[in-house]
Amino acid sequence: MKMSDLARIAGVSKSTVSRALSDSELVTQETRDRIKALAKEHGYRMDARARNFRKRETLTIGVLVPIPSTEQGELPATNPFILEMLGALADELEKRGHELLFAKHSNRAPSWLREFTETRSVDGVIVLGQNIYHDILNEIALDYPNLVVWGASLPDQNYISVGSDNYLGGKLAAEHLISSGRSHLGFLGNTHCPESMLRFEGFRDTVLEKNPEAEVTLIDCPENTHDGGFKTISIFTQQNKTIDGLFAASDMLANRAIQALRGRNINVPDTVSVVGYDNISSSEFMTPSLSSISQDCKIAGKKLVEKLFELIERKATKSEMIPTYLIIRNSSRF
Amino acid sequence: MKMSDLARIAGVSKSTVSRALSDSELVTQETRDRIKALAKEHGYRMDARARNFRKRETLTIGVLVPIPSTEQGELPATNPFILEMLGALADELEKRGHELLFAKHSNRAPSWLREFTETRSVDGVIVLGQNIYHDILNEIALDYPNLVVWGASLPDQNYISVGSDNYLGGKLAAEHLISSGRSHLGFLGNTHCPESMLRFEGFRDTVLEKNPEAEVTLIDCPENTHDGGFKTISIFTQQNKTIDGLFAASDMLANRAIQALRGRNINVPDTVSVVGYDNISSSEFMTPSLSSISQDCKIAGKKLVEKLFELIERKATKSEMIPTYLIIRNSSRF
DNA sequence: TACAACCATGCAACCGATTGCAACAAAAAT
DNA sequence: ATTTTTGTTGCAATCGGTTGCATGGTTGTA
Repeated sequence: MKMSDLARIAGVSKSTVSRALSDSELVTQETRDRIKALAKEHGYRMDARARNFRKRETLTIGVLVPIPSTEQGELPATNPFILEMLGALADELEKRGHELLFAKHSNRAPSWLREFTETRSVDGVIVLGQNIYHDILNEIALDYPNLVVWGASLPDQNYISVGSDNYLGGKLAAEHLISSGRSHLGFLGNTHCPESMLRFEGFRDTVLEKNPEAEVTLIDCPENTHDGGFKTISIFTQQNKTIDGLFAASDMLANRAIQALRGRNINVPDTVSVVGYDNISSSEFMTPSLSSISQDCKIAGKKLVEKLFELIERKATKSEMIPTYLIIRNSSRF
Repeated sequence: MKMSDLARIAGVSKSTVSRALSDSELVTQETRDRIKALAKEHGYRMDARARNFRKRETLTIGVLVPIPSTEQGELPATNPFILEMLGALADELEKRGHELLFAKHSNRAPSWLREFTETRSVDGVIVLGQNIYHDILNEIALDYPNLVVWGASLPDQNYISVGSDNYLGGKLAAEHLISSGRSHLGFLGNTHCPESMLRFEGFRDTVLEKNPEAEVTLIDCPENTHDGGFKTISIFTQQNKTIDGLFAASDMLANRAIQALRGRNINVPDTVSVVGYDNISSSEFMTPSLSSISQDCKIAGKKLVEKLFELIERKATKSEMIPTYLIIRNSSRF
């Protein structure tokens, strides 16, 4: 059943059917209603492929998610924050009548992004986490306008980004730990990731500003996997390095770090206070409940989609940071 | 830059370009190489929309995920298992050159699935979790063949499903708890969800078979949210009902249940042994580490995609259960 | 040399919708 | 009564590839 069939049934041309179904003012309200009724009655559904082709759009937004491949036999870092964000994005896109094409970083090609942008199979792209791809994104943004990125706002960036205020997040964590009387502090995160580094800088700067005698150790965690945080902290404590406060670049890492500390009989929060980042919904239910820097993914999703559509409609936009605040729970209660 | 442009540059017709780019035997190897080189040189990318339209396919599979909407202001149940599965599906689909269209249950319409199937915007659909939609799925399967479902295998179903052996999972949990000397047992899960119910049945049947004097209480948890498990168990214990073993329909629920028990100073595993379901990758790192029924989502993803393509290619297939086994960790160690 | 067989390529129709423009009818203005 | 205006509808081109069939050139065989 195609549009011309429906047109024959209705006794009009397919132009009229097309216009009626898209609520064009050019067609009488009466005719519109009649044709819509016939469409429903005969179960007509427009072929999305044909429509997309002719209108030169897809009503689809690509969302690129940094889940490592499961191929290497290693556990993927299924950061729940990503899934929460994905849900929020799906809600926002649905409001605008767009679909969500899910893609993950793959080992297929270094040019994953080009796949989408150049084959015109999506109308725009949202990248969740600039990760280590800042340079690639910057280059692509030069000739592909419809791109927004969840992540840090960097000085030299050509693309629009939305993210929490990573530096402020670090600052808040620092103020909290320092005012809890902690002075031997550690930061756990991936130093190759700009978001992490900004969090670290805000943390370090504030710690040293509030208490010049405090120490800040940067604990690099190159693998962003489940094991990563656990192993890194295990090794760290094995080396008899001691800390009394830890700020982790994600709640997932914080959680693993706490497990590792517990494994060495180090009490949290008494011996080491821990603060995470993301405020994933399970943080509240961890043992101990996890203090965290909150970045609301409903707001984030809304902003990301809003800005992407501004770009698609060729309106002016700029990068933005969403509210960032500390939530204190038991892992840093004193 | 379109195909006819490239054809002009190469001095051939667009038919030849089309055939060359799709590695058709009808074109000399030499010409093929030459055209491919020119395509790369001039940065030609085929318009996916035009191709999809003409070939009457989309190279896209819709994956329908049961994440509740975030609109009601309530925290969504971001079951990490879903994200792990999504990653696995993306890997498998990528191998077959297909994209993954992500969709979540929405409040938009009760007819979410028809959207996909009837507009021909995907080549097939994978539904993650039949949930409470068994009847709808059964009806849709009658006229839409390319549908596979992750979930329970039910006697009257028209659609192909892949899932763990839910009854066996329940049985394994029961055997384990009974042999640990537990006899006042609870099952925590949503009674409207067929998967949960099969787990419960396997659990109950086995408990009563092994120890006719044991008790099994079905604790219904209608909301599959973060709070759901917590509240349900809190209320349950408040009513002075006592159990010494708990089997939860998901690791997420088990985790929340443990928090609730802990909130009432009930020790896990000493006073109550707990077993979950899914073996999500964080179970290993919970406090205490969580015993769980494992269903490998890499295998699951592979099977789901395999069967979906068999359907698409009109080959015979049937539903299948994947290996299901118990992993014992500290939450039920005695 | 003539004819068949084969191979590589081009022509043109086609997929199913959208849309600029023209055509026509009815209503309004002259 | 004629012209202008207004409002609906249809015609036909178009989007960018794919593919059945025809064509023309080359090689092999009689």
